[in-house]
Amino acid sequence: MNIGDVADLSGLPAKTIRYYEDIGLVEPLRSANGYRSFRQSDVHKLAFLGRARALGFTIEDCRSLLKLYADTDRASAEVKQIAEEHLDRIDRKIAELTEMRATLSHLVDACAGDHRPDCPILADLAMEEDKTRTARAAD
Amino acid sequence: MNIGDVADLSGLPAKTIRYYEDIGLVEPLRSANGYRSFRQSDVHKLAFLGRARALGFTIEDCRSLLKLYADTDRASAEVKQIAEEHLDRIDRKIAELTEMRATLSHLVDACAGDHRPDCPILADLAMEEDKTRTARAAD
DNA sequence: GTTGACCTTCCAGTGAATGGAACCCTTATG
DNA sequence: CATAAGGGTTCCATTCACTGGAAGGTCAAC
Repeated sequence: MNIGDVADLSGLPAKTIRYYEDIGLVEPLRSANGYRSFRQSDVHKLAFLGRARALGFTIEDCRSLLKLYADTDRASAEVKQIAEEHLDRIDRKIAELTEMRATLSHLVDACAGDHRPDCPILADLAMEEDKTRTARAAD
Repeated sequence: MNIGDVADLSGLPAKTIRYYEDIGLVEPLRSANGYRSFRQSDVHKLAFLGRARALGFTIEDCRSLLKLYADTDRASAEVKQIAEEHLDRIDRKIAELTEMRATLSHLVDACAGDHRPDCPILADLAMEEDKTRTARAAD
C-alpha cells in the first residue's frame, strides 16, 4: 500500500507517517520505484499510534507502548505504569488550566469591555494596587 | 539594574529576559561595559509579562496587551476580547484533556497491572475487537 | 594576580509535527 | 509523442517559548 492509502486508513497525514518512519516508529518496505510500501501490520501500528497520540501519550510513550504491545511476555503492570504517569500529567495540566481559567474568567467578568480605557485585566497584570483587586491578592 | 537583579525581582530567568529583549518585548538600555541596564519601567514590564504568561497568554497576546497597557486611549473592549479568546482556548484545552482523562482512567482502572500480559489499555490502542470493549465503541 | 560571580553573544536543541521547494513516477488523454 | 494531473520522493525551514551550553569579557574582593 502507498502512503496515501495508509493516510486515509489510519487517519494520519502522510507527512506525519513519514515523520514516524524518520524517528523509527514504523519501517515500511520500499517498492522498486522508491515508494514506501506499507504492510497490513504497518497500517495497524500507525492506527495504534494515532490512538495513543489522541490520548495524549508522548512519542516516547508510544514507542514504549508499541514495544510492550509486540512483547507477548510483557507484564500489564508496565503498560499501566506508563498510563498512570500520563494520567498524572493530564491531571496536573488540567489543574493548571483550571486555575488559569478561574483567574481569567474572574478578570473578564470584571471588565466592562467598552470604549473606556479602564480595565481590571490590565490592572491585574500590571499589579496596580487598586480598588479592583482580585483573587490575586492570595499570591 | 543588571539582569540578575531583574531576574530576582521579576521571577523570570535571565535567559528568558534576554529572549524577551530579542523578540522586542523589552528594550533595556546598555551600560558602558555592554551590560543591559534595566529601568524601573522595564522591571515593571517584565513582571507584567511574567503574570500574563502565567495566565497562559501567548507571547503575541502579551505583545498586544503591553501595547494596550501603554495606550491610555485604549478601549477595554480590546483587552477583553484578547482575554475572552484566550479563555476559549483554555476551555477547549480543558475539554480535550478531560476527555482524554476519562478514557484513560477508564482503561487504567480496567488494567490488572500485574505480571500477566493481558492488558485492556493495549487492547484498546490496538482496537482489538474484544470482550474488553470500552467507551471507544462510540467512535 | 587570581578567583568567582557576574555578564556577553551565538548556536543548538526541545516536541511533534507542518509547509514548501524541487524533483521523480504513473496513468490517462489529445 | 507530449503533456497534464495526481500520486510519490527528499531535504530544509518553521512553529512556540524557551533552555542549555560553549567561549569569552567584566568586576569586586582578597
